[in-house]
Amino acid sequence: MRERLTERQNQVYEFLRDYVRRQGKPPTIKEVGASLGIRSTNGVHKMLVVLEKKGYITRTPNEARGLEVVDDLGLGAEEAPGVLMLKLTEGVGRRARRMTSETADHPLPRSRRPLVVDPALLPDDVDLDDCLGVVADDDGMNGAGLRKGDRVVVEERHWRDVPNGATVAVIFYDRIVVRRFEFANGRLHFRAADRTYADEAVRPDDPEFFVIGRALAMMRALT
Amino acid sequence: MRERLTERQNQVYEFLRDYVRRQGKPPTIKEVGASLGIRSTNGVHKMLVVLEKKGYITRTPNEARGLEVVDDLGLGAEEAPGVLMLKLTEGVGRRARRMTSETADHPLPRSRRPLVVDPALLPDDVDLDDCLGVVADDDGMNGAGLRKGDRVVVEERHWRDVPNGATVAVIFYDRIVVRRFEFANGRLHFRAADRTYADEAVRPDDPEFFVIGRALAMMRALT
DNA sequence: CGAGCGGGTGAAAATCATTTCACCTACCTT
DNA sequence: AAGGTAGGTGAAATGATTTTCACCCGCTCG
Repeated sequence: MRERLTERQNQVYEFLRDYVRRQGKPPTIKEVGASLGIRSTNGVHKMLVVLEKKGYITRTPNEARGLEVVDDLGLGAEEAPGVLMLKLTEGVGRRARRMTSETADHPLPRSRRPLVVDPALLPDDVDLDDCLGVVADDDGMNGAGLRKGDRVVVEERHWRDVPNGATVAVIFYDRIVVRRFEFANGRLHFRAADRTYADEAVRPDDPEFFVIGRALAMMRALT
Repeated sequence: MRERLTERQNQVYEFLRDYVRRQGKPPTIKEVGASLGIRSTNGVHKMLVVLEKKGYITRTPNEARGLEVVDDLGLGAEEAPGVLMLKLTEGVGRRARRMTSETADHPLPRSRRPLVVDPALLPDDVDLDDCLGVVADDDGMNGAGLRKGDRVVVEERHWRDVPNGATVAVIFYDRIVVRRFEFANGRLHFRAADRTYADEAVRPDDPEFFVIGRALAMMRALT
């Protein structure tokens, strides 16, 4: 087992991994610094030295972008650079739902079926590791061009971290739906984009509602 | 179709592709030269300029290893089992040109990147080699949950092979749009799913209309 | 033939990137 | 209180890389 990383070190590590996945090549020291708010190249440099010593990356001295993220062979998603493969969750069973609402920060049950996603569809600031795929269970966002059965890429987030006005995937009773989110007056508001669906306003602790996270992208088979 | 490469240029191109696949990052100019027996960095440099002009790579000025191979996944090349990578056509006759943006967060232009598609979204009977990606240029199918800017996977077909009632991608004058297709009375009928867009009925030989093929799937970044 | 193109050489200019040096500031711990 | 560790700042040194400049060769083609 590799030596544990500190919080900050992990931020650097995650940035590296993410950058490589997105750009297909390692970042320069300056780019790392710019992204993490480290103004001195030396600050980054020392961080990299530590990461190397702890075995998370390998470096080639005096080489531009001379670093490589060591594969963590853990959670096995086999993916080519530029391709994101997500676990796809279809529907929520009663059992699973109880689990999630009881322990709010437990991950959702994930099926084996992967969803292949183009990372270029996602914003640059999302953590690819926090993403999962779900299937919209109703037509509540018809007005926004999102229909029942559409696959939706979701970035898992606590509702507190979701900005007002964002589009979110939510567990409503026993189904996963997409809504526009707003937090006001101590309540979570979920607004549909279709008149035939009622808006909802619930207390944060309502066990029948659970915000999975931001909806980032969607895809659908036509016909 | 990209301009043809000379023998030598192709050697360079193949080296680049190979290097990226193996090393996970682009080579430096010197490395290219060393491998192909070109002693002057300038020799390589000029070669790269040509490759860029012909559309085989993209380069970022003054950046170490600042090049990206534009994969020639002819139509429908599969990068990995279960992953379909398509050429993405954005607009017709329009040339997406150099973006001046130099954000530290994402220094690379990704305009030429291919579209990654989950083949599970497509019907089983389509020939993946006939597929390509386009971007819908208007909101004519809003009523069907398909909006302007959505990426659409199209199976290339002659209109004669498209069944009535199918959803197709069509070139309308200078834009690519999606419509419902029907052939009747010697005319091609294109029906929008939005009241504000007029239906069209044209003769098969009308040069302003060209059926690309069946629209099979779509995907969209949510806000 | 002379012009243009594909491919090169070599070396010098400009950048860009990595390293190193000297110090600094919180913490935490003995 | 003293010392270590994590995480920094800034500037300067040293390489690495990309660009530009000047010029060369063989080939094809009007």
